[in-house]
Amino acid sequence: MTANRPLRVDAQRKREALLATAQEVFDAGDFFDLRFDDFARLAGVGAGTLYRHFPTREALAEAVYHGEVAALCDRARQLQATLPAAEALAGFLRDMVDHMDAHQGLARTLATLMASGSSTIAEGGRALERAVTDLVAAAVQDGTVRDDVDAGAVMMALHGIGAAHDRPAWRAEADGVISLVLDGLRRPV
Amino acid sequence: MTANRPLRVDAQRKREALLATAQEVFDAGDFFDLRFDDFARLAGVGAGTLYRHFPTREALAEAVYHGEVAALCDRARQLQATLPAAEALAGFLRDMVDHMDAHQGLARTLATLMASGSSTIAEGGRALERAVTDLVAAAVQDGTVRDDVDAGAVMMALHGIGAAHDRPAWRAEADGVISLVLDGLRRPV
DNA sequence: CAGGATATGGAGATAATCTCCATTTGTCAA
DNA sequence: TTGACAAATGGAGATTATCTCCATATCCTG
Repeated sequence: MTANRPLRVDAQRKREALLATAQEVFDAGDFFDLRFDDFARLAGVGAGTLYRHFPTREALAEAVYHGEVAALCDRARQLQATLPAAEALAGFLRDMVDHMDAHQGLARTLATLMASGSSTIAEGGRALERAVTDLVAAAVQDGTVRDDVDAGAVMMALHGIGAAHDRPAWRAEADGVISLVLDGLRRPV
Repeated sequence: MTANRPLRVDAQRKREALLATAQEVFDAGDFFDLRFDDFARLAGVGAGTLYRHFPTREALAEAVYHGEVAALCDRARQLQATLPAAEALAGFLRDMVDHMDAHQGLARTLATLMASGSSTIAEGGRALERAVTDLVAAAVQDGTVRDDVDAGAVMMALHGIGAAHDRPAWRAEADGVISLVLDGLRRPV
C-alpha cells in the first residue's frame, strides 16, 4: 500500500517546519482560528508546499495529535510496569488531567477534532483506549475494580474533561470527575 | 439594555422559517457541512435576511440549542417535583442519554459548539448546569449522595458522552458512564 | 557532473462568506 | 381608508479564504 519512497531531505525539512509551527499554534489554542495559508507563511513555506504535505487542516492537526497520543501511551505502559494495577490506573487518569492542564490548546483542539468525526483521530483514540483498557483489565484481574464496566466509559469521562476545558473551575471539576470514576469503579463489597 | 421593539410580523415569520430549517439540519447532523448561504435558500429567504437574523453560523446553532436546553431543564424540574431526590437525579441523567440518542445530530453539534468556546452556549450550559446542581443538592440534602463532589463534575461526564457520540458502542458505554457516576456519587458508608 | 525525478513558491482560479441598498412590506396616526 | 414613515427584504457583487497549477529550483543517482 503505502510504498512511500523516502522523502527528499528538503521535503523532510519543510514538513518538520510545518509540524513545529502547527505544534505551537496548537498548544496556544489558535489552531482553528488561523487562516490555513498563514501556517505556510509562519513556517516559511509556500502554500503549495503546505497543501502537498497536509491536504487539509484536519490532516495537519492529526499529525500533531499523533505525537501527543504516542507520548501518553508510553506513559501508561510505564506506570503499568512499575505500580500495582489500581495505582497505575489512578495515576494515569490524573496524569491525563495534568497533561490537558499543561497543554491549554490541546483540550480544545481535541474536542474539535472529536466533533469532526475524523477517522485518524479515531485511530489515535483507539491507541489511547487500548492503553486504558489494559490498565482497567489489570485492575479487574487483581480484584480492585469491578468487572462489569467497559473501559470505553472511562474514555468518555476523559473526553468530557477535554471538551469542557474552558470552564472556570476546570481543574477542580476535572479532579472531581476522576474521583467519581475511580470510586464508581471500586469493586462493591 | 436589549430594548428590542417587537419584530414586525413578516420578520418573525422569516426568523421562524430559518429556525425550523436549522432545527432539521441540526438533527440530521449536517449543520456544519452545509454552505451557510444555503440555509437561506432552503428556508426560502434571501442571504441578507439570514445574516440580519443570525450574523454567524454559531449564532444560528445557539438559537436552536436554546430550545433544546429549555426542554431539558423543564424535564429536570418535572422529575424533581415528582420523585425522591436520588431517583430524580438518576432519571435525569438517563433521560439526557436518551435525548442524545434520539437526536443523532445534537451530540455532534454540541461538541462542535463546545469546542468553539461560544459564550451563549456557555450560558445555555449554565442553565442546564443549574438544573443538575439542584438535583444533586437535593440528593445531598436527603443524604443519598456524598457532599464533596461538585455538580460540575457530573456536567463534564455528560459532555464526554456527547463528545464521543460517534463511537460504535456509544449507547452501552454511555450507560456505563452514568452507572459509574451514580455509583461514585453514592454516599460512602 | 549530467540528467531525471522531486519538491518548491506564489500567482491566480475557485468557492465561501458577508455587505449594501433599491425595492417591498407592514404599521399606525389621522 | 389611506398616506407617510419605519422596518425588513433579496440577491448582485465585494471581500476573504481555500486550493490548484506549473515554471523554476533543488536534490539525488549513476
